[in-house]
Parts: sequence; C-alpha cells; structure tokens
Amino acid sequence: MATAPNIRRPDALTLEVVELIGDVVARFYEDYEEAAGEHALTGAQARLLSMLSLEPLPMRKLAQKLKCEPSNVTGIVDRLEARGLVERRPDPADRRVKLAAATEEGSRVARELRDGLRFAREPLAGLTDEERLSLRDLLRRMLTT
Amino acid sequence: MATAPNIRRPDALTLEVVELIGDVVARFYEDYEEAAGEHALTGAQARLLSMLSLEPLPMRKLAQKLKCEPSNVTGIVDRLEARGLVERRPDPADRRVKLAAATEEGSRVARELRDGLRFAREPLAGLTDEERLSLRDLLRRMLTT
DNA sequence: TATTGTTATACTCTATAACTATA
DNA sequence: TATAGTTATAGAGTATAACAATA
Repeated sequence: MATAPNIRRPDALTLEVVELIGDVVARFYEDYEEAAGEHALTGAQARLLSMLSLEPLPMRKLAQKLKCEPSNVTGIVDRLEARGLVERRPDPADRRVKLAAATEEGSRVARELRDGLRFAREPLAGLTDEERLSLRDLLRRMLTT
Repeated sequence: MATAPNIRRPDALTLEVVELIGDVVARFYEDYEEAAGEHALTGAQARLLSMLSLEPLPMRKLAQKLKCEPSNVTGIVDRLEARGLVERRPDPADRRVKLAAATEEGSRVARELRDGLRFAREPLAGLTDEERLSLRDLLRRMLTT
C-alpha cells in the first residue's frame, strides 16, 4: 500500500487531498468575504485593515503584502479613511513616506472581523488537541516545502 | 458564577492552526491566479472554464456555483466565448435556457490549467503516504463539521 | 405570473503609465 | 537619479434594477 509518491503523476490520494484543500480554501474565502460584508467592507479592504490593526505600514509595504500595485493601495486606503477606519501619518524619518494606520474605530472593526470568522475555528473545535497538533505540523511542512 | 456563559476563546494552538490555514489559502490562491494568468485568464474566467470542462451548465447554474449574480456570468462567458474557449448552446428542453459549454480548445486549456497548479501538489510530495492519509482525514473532518 | 438570460448602471479592484515631492 | 505616493486611464468583476423571451 505504501507506494512512493510520483511527482509527475499524482496518485489518487494526493489528488483527493488537493481537492480537499481546494474545498477548504473555498470555505475559508466565503467565510472571510461574508464576515467582511457584515461590516460593509470588501475583501481587499478587510485584508488591508487587518494588516494595519497589527502595526502602521507605508503604502509601499501594503502593496507588497497585498501583492498588488502601489497605485491600488491609494484607493483602498482612501475609502477606509473616508469611513474613519484608517488614517495617513507622516513618517518622521522620510518625508516621502506616508504611514497608513488603523484608527481606534478601525482596530475595533478589525477585531470584530477576526472574531466573526467562523470557519477554520469552529471546525477545529471538533478536533482533539492531538489532532490539532498533527494538523499544525502537516500544514507547517506543506508551507515550507 | 459571574462568568459569561460558555464564550469560546480559542487556545493558542487553535489560533496557530487558523493562521496556518490562512497561509495555505493565500498560497493556493496565488498559485491559482498565477496559473490562470499564464493562460491570459482571470481567476473568475479560470474557475468558470474549469466548471464547464466537466459538463455544460445553464448560465443560472454557473452563477450559483460561482456565488455571484447571473448578470455577471453573461460578461464572463462573453469574454471566454470571444476567445473560442466556450460556446452557448440552446437547451432542447427549455428555450429560455442557454447552456454554456467548453469548446475542445477550452477543455484543453482547462486541463493545462489544472496541471499547472503547483501548490497543493508539490508540497504534498514531501509527505509520506501515512501523513497524506492523516491530512486527508483531518481535512475531511473539518469540512463536515 | 414566474423564470432565464440579458442590458444598463454604478462601484471596486486591478495594472500601466505619467506625474510630484522628496531623497 | 532613484524612490514613495498619487493621478489618470482602461479593463474586469460585482450587485442592483429593468427588460424581452419563454414557461
């Protein structure tokens, strides 16, 4: 039964796991978009706000993290700023840089957003500690490959 | 007791696993968008085309599967049809319905797209059969919770 | 009357290129 | 000259509402 993994032609088990991962990805995304929508945020706005709730970041850095062009960040921050969730601050060290930062209200929304994510939390509650440890290690290994 | 009734606060391990799942989701999405881009397809176009590569579907059904409004499907199918990857066919049973179907070329592109997905396949090659079985069971349980 | 697909409209996200103000 | 952020532009996805053809 212990057939060696064939890289060129994935075996049935690998294909099944790939499909399961696809299902998890779909569920996670739906859940995220739904949680964002409950706060009248788009997915991009929610992701950017979540980043800023940890620490203020230059526009350039936000573009790198969101994997989009810096010009797009301008608009997303504009809309969040218009709602009072984010503000632009000067960077004392470099006057070219603008630091985007979550306001108090923005941090509150980001926290509610995180707490509103049901999937990837509720399902995990059905697993034992040992199983969660096992899952953690497997996911870690996948991400470092 | 003055304690609030059973508010679940995820432990550190659960939070770590949630974050790891988020990382996997991000990696999977990047990989999918990249694979789509290599065929000059957007993510939505690639997802729709992949669905049609299995079987022709009514526009309405596509909207349900993509979780978007039917009016959006019109445009996505329009663009795929303009490139000869998809075609609209009448439904003999109901003249209101239009069946979207992948052309031969469309099926070929969908196949290449699927084969081009590196993540969720290469990382799995680094796991043993036993580990993949374990991962499969854990993911299954998460999805049925 | 209800349903299917489309059109029209408006908003957001996206990449590209040109611009400004700093460095 | 190079970099950070912005603006302008165009294409794509999205939801909403109104519409024609068909059931």
